[in-house]
Amino acid sequence: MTDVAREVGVTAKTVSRVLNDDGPVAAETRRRVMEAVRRLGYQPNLMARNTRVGARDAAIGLVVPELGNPFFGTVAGGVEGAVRARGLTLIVGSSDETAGHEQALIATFLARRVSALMVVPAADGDHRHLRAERVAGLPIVFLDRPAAGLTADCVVSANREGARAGVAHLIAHGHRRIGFVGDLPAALYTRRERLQGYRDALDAAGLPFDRALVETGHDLEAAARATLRLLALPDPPTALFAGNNLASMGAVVALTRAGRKDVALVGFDDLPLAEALDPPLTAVAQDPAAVGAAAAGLVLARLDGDRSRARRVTVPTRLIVRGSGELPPRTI
Amino acid sequence: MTDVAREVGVTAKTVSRVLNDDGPVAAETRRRVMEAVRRLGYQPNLMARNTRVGARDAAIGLVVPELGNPFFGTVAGGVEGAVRARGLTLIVGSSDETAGHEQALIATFLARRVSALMVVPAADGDHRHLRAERVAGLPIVFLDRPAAGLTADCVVSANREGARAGVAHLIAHGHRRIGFVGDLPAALYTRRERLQGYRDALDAAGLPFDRALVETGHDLEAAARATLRLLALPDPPTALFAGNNLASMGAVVALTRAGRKDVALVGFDDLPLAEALDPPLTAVAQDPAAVGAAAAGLVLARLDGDRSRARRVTVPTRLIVRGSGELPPRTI
DNA sequence: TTGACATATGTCATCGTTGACATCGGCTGT
DNA sequence: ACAGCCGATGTCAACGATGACATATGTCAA
Repeated sequence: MTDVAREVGVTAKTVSRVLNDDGPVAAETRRRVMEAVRRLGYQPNLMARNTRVGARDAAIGLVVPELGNPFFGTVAGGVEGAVRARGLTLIVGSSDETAGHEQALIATFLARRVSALMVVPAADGDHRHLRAERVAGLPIVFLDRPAAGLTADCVVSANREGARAGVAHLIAHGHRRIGFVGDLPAALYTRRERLQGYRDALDAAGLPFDRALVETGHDLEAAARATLRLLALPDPPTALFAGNNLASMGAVVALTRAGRKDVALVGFDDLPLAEALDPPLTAVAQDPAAVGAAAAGLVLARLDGDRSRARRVTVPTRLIVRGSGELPPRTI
Repeated sequence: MTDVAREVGVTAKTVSRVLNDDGPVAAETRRRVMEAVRRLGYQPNLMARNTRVGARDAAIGLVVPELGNPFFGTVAGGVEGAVRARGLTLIVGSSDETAGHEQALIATFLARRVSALMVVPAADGDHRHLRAERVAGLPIVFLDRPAAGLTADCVVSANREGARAGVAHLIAHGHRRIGFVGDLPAALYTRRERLQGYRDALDAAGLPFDRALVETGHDLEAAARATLRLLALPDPPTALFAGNNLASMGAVVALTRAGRKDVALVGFDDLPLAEALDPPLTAVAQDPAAVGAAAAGLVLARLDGDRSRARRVTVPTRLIVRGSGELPPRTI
């Protein structure tokens, strides 16, 4: 910046004024500064700008469990769009679903003095350590899953209600033994909520809850094995409810491998190829981009000075009926 | 930091020494400093650290076209793993496949003084403006697609060879009219390479190249429409080659909707549900995580002082035979 | 005993940028 | 014609951290 100033014959302060549209600058000076900036290829140093007291970086930190999972990718995309419109930069990091990595990422984001923090908490995360930051006024919003040990803004899908609707759909088609293929770990918020929705639907229909019908797998192959275990039970389910996108894919793959096109299936989370499957997959569709956008909206409101108390936003889900959920129960 | 120092009764410099393991510090002082750090919840300000001349931020900037596309998500995951092991932070931004957004992102990364830049270039990007940075020694690596107008490190998949193998597979099963469903825009590097591989295979078999058999769509639905256009030709193809993951999904969806299980299909890029489709999808599998990891490896080598000239790394692809590519040609 | 050296800590300046305040002409209104 | 003001620019300090160099205390060999 000093170089640019020297080139034009003014002080760094004047250059700063030009670049920030701050204070009066003669049109001619402005022109010459701009020209020198271009000629020298000068780029302001954002790091230095932010050393001044209390200054915050024009970046927002987002922590997701896995970058490779399209669900979180789409969430991040939703956040990015909303945030970019405000001239803020989104910094994304992946916690690998590990509390340790999550804390490390949050620490580097804080050290960078991001102006807000958005977190999809790892299953075993703990966010009490963020209380001080929250009190200090840093906007913190949790996505997809609420914070552990901290009252904070939060945007989640209608997990319980969505799962209830999906399972009720199976019950309405005559099923009485319905398997649940869920996420690992069992303590994961989304899994607990969806399992609760599953139980709600059973209760409403007067059906018993059978712990043996709940199986678990944390990736596609594990979910496929979980599905096969359910099918191998002495009194197997005639329908399955899959608790997330990987579980859905695992269940589809397992049913295909086992040649069991007669088992009804409803998945939580829609899949791009849902309609191309045989039978086409009935799904409880989430709207991950909307979750991201809603969270970004909350953050921006907080940045604009909204000091109201922590809010929880629930993004609705939608049951998409395609065929796999309407198969009649068939005893083997 | 001054607060911590005052608390312990030393200078900021001593605290700095403790935190950076730099220079000799008495064990007792170190202990008291650490304790004060913990008690006050002090966190070093990374921004300030980087104001000193030539200092670089311990972050690497990664630009991808779309966060929501699982291909790029997986690439980013591969990068992140390799980079984290070195204590570097990965900053990801999405260019929305737009040259303007891409430039803006790169500019903010540079302003943040990232220690390296990794870019999946937007289709219409231009990277001449990065020449100065490259000369100045900033490691810059391009992923999935090479830079435009700049000689730089680059990691790509074996697009041409992979496509050739996929199309040759269809030819080996008797197909003579093979449609190509590709990406938009036509200028996109990966599309050009894969189309070239398609032509290579035709040439090798002495088959003519028919421009009418090349169709295009930039998302799943557009690819589905492109597929239907091919099937509606007067002399339609008996097999299809899809040029990327979205095109594959679009083709699968279109064939399903049209009830055309007799059309052979090979997709570039494997899909998680490939084996659950009917017929199961034969695919040329890329290894996106390996692309990311290889690029990260290049960056780390450059950071370690490797000044050799720009390298191009090609990550091999693998043909996975499952059924859809082995259907015999059937005239309608 | 002394000087050479190591250890432990402090002092000062600096990075690039921007707030707070100062300066210096010229213009306006009376 | 002069006070008062505004526009244009400059001066200075400060942000938080760390390199370069200085100082103070202790240790040991000659």
